[in-house]
Amino acid sequence: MNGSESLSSSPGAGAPRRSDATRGAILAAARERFATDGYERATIRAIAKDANIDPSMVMRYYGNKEGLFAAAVAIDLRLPDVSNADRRQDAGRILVEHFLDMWENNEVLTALLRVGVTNQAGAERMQKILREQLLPVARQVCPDPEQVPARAALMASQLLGLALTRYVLRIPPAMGLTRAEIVAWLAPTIQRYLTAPSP
Amino acid sequence: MNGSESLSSSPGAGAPRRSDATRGAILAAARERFATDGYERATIRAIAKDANIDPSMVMRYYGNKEGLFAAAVAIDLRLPDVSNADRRQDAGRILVEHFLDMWENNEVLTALLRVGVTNQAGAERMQKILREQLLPVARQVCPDPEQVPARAALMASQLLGLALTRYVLRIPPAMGLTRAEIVAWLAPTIQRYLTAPSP
DNA sequence: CATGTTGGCCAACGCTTGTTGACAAACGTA
DNA sequence: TACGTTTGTCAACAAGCGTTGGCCAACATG
Repeated sequence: MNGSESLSSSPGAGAPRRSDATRGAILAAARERFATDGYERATIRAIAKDANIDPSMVMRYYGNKEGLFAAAVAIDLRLPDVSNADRRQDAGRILVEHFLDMWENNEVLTALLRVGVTNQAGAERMQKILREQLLPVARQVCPDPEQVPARAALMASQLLGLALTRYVLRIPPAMGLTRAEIVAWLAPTIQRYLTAPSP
Repeated sequence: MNGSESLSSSPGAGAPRRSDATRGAILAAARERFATDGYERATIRAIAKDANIDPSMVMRYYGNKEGLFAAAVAIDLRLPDVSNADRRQDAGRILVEHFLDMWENNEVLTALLRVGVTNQAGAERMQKILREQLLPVARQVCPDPEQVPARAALMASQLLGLALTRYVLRIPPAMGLTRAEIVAWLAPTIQRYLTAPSP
């Protein structure tokens, strides 16, 4: 249910082309296929068919399959700022709620996780996103800079684990949890991983 | 059709066959390939090459690729009993330590997770294992039977999340955590998911 | 209008995949 | 020894893959 493209977002996006609609259709179809099928089973032919164009168009606009994937999974997590004192003690809840919003409205994340598990390039892209976007958040909250990577990794393990069981493996009891339950259970965990004294 | 007892080490296995060595080599190669490559990229040809036999042997002994996968990922988590009172309050630590032992010595688990993410049959097998093996453990510890599935799902989200970041995605800071650190951080989380009053 | 550029389809290529069937050697047994 | 079964190799199949290049219509510009 997401129509937002990354076109208008980047400044100096260049002159609009007549083929922008097609390019967008390809990206949308690619995101959906990568999210549901993973890298290998999301074939260019299937993506092209979804976008109602010829497979060769994909090659023309994105070079090859890897290029298409790279273009399809560019994402900004838009993680909230939790640096000031009163939000810092609420960081766990704020981050869990934000993650739920993100995962439920953006299939790029599912695509990224699904591909990252079986594809080296996907795994590296995932690492990059975590390093550039999640790590700074941990740095805002965590007192000792030396512990930031470890604490960010712990946070990632719980948040990605939830996404894995709920949105990828689709384990029934994980899908049955309500949003409120997830926040109530996970927020203290994240809060502890970020701010509790090292055990 | 043959009788289909699979492993020689299994008690009460059928008559030992001359081909048991080959069957074992195929299974070992399959486990390794599935664990590192996932379902689609683990080709029968590559597995056969690793096992030093012809691809057609794989078909003869395991029917097709799905049958091979099913045979390769049969696993017993051997989860410890935590039902008696004094172990119940230590369940978090005991389970985390057991999971680390399992993941570090058994590539079947990595194969299972990697395949479960992109393959429907793999995901269902994973669900079955969690339902039949992890759920009973939660039942031993958790007071209210009605909350057992939810609490087991929470436990699975944290344990699988750790495995995902550490053994599958291989995120550096997650790999850098020592065993002691992981136990110290995760044991209280698991303990809380299992025994804390519903928040 | 003439011309160059862009968007799109089509047919094909080289390759890899899972899978099959024919056939030869090794073996157990009568 | 003779014979049926098991274990293994080899060559091939049909299907699907990513990818390429040729061709034509639609557009933009002089």
